[in-house]
Amino acid sequence: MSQKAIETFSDYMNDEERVSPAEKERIYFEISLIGKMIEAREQKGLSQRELAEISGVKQPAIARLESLKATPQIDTLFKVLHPLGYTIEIVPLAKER
Amino acid sequence: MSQKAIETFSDYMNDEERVSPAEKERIYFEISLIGKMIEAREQKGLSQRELAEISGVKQPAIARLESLKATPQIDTLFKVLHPLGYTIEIVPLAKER
DNA sequence: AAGTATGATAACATATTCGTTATCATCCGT
DNA sequence: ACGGATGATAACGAATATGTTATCATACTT
Repeated sequence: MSQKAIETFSDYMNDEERVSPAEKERIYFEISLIGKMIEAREQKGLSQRELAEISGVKQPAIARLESLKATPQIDTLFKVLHPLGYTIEIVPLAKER
Repeated sequence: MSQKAIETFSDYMNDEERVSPAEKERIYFEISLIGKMIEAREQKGLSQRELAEISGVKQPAIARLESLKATPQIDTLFKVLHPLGYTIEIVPLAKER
């Protein structure tokens, strides 16, 4: 029997028929941003529950954000980042790393 | 007749009974962030309608954000900022200006 | 005066986030 | 094996953001 091809995430992301270049950039932006948020929490040695305590954002909400099941509002992101010692800034695209 | 005291924005913001220090910081953060968004649009010489065209975010939504009637989600903020040549970054609080 | 562009706003529907509470599977240490 | 901590998830309601369409007042230009 012929095996059905399993589509990879890359296959999907690189299909411009379904994911426009603008969408693609936004998706990678969000993944990178959330990744840094997770790193910041882990570097502080905090659990999701502990961060929930000091940030005011509930643990299920933090879990949803970290697993990319929701796109945060900027005030929520700020509430989570601030006790971790970080904030958000608008920067020129050229300065991107 | 005694005149009723009119409360100013500063009076309200500096009353820690109603606005906690954390809330205060968040509010000023949002005002500053949106201010930079407006500046970026105006520096490009774009109207809200033109920015709506190229960003995909509707003009009423942009007006609501710029007048602080709504707190954007990070994907909406990204959609608006990207065609203006800007993006968002997580930065340490110490680096804040 | 007439026409055009602008930002703001209204009203409503839809979509999404977040709170709340509870539970689950897994891992780790005892 | 037990208990504790962890991240993930479920279900539901409440709150909020955004889309959609239309309109308004104002400013500007001709």
